[in-house]
Amino acid sequence: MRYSKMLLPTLKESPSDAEVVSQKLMMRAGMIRKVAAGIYTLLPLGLRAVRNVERIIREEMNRAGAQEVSMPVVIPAELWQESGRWDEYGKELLRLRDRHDREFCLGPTHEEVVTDMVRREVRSYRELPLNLYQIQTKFRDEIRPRFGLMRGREFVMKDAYSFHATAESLDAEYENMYRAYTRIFERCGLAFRAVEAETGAIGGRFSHEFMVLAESGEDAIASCAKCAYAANIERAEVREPEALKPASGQAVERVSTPGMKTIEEVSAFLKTRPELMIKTLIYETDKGLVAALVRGDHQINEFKLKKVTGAQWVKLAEEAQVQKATGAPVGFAGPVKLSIPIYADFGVRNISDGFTGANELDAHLKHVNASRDFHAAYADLRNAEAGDRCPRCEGTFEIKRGIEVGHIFKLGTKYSEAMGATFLDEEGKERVITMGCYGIGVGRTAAAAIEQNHDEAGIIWPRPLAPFDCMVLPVNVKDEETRKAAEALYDELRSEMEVLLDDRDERAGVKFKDADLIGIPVRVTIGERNLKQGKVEIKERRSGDVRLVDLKEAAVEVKKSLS
RNA sequence: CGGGGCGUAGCGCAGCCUGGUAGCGCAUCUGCUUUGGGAGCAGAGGGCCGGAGGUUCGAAUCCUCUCGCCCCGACCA
Repeated sequence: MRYSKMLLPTLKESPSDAEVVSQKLMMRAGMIRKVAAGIYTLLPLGLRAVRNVERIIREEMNRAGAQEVSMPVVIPAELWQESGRWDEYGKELLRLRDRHDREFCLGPTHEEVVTDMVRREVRSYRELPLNLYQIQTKFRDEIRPRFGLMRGREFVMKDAYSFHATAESLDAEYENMYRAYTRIFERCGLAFRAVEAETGAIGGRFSHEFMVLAESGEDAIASCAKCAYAANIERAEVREPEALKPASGQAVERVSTPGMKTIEEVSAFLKTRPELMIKTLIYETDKGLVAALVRGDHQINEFKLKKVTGAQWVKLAEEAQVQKATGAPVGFAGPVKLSIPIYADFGVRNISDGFTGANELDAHLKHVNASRDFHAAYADLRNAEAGDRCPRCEGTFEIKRGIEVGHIFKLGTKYSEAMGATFLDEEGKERVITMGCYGIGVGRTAAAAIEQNHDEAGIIWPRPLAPFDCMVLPVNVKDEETRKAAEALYDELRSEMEVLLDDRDERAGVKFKDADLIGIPVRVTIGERNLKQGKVEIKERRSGDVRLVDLKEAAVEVKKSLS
């Protein structure tokens, strides 16, 4: 490709609304342009990178035995009504009507469509297992789209759905997909971890998220420094702490704490530490109000709370309900003499001579001991933190941030049952198909690659994703010798790789800056001075290494740099 | 959905408080000079100041409504 013919509008400054590096660099490198909130156009350079991600995904999915299909973006409401999600999914589902006033939605995911197809076409266990995937545009009307391609409303996703006669078959396919995903992200040149994740209401023993490690990641993951255990912080198991420390035996005492509501205020006022405070949160659930206790320096985890209480949903109680349950305004709740069910994190059991709210305005209690002064059901209720002990070994947790680029999980029979997707087994008995589903955010993967591979000057593409493998940069196209050498090298390389020839009549500095910005792995610079010696310069974007080689050897040297 | 902020040339911004008919840098176009890390000089083009309504002799500027965008939170699994 000739730079002079390419729509590649680079920017010196990043747009003011760009927040994360990948978004800034994709804008500046002329890869994407925003059309509306969370909706982008991919320009030629951006599309090339995204196509590379897609190519790798296709190759590995096909290799893993999956078959590509293409399902519609516009989906009739009936299918979603059948699965029950038309009412459940909420406002993220963009709904629309056609000219006959029939209802449709833009597909945010395709379980319904694929299940509908399979129930029509698959009759026998002989046709199973089956894994169907597509790479296609999805729409989710996110409340707050941000970070460019990382969290758009319209985005390209690879979604795969597998269908099985037995749970064992699903397990095998899950493993198969796990390996395929590992290969995909390895080939993309990404540093990632597969972590255990929440499955939500969907079931299955566990699911795995594939996280690209990056500061800007929206998810926090806890990983063991010693063993392979890694989990989304929402799910990471926190071990029950060791033996209790002996209590002083002093009786509970009421202390006045006028206007002190937060852990920070109270602990400062009472000259103690947050670790010695029992944070008491009142939650409203479908089973009534409950109290949840965690140590003052810990964070409650609502997923864990939900699981422990067996509730369908939990949410922090309103002011009035707190007043009703505790007899005090928010900020003075405590477990002592509380009449609603109490769930406490293991860490609370460890507190002796602790501090907590007195269920009375402007008052707290001290010398509180869990075992003596109140009764609670103990469980793992908090978010994991750095330094927590690993549940699997003697190591401790590190907390890292990650970008979720892939997610695999076992669906079970949620959709097949609701929609009547069945097959006949060996005995001619009708049974419900068991399903798995496997997603990859395509644009997000490209963005994540930039988050992980850039420097001050711009993008540093991992070679497999690079829009071009090599860039040929004649310093001065008006110089006949330079131009001829560049054209010749361009033609030679072009038969073997994707080459960008910067044939623009621009100053050298401009061309160098653009080259660094768009981050092509190898750059061949052809200038008059070196050319007189029969030499050209090869620069590797990642290492910055520069070497002079014979013009005749240039093509070979480029390939050497790329290998 | 709650709170905050911003819409002025392709991009980044000033002007608004204190009304007088729009400006800076970058980009674009022309010419000359320059040519290995975002050149210099000279000249040029480009804006219904997000939209509608109001106040006023006069509105980018003040008021009301509206649309869009951004940030924080809640939401989402």
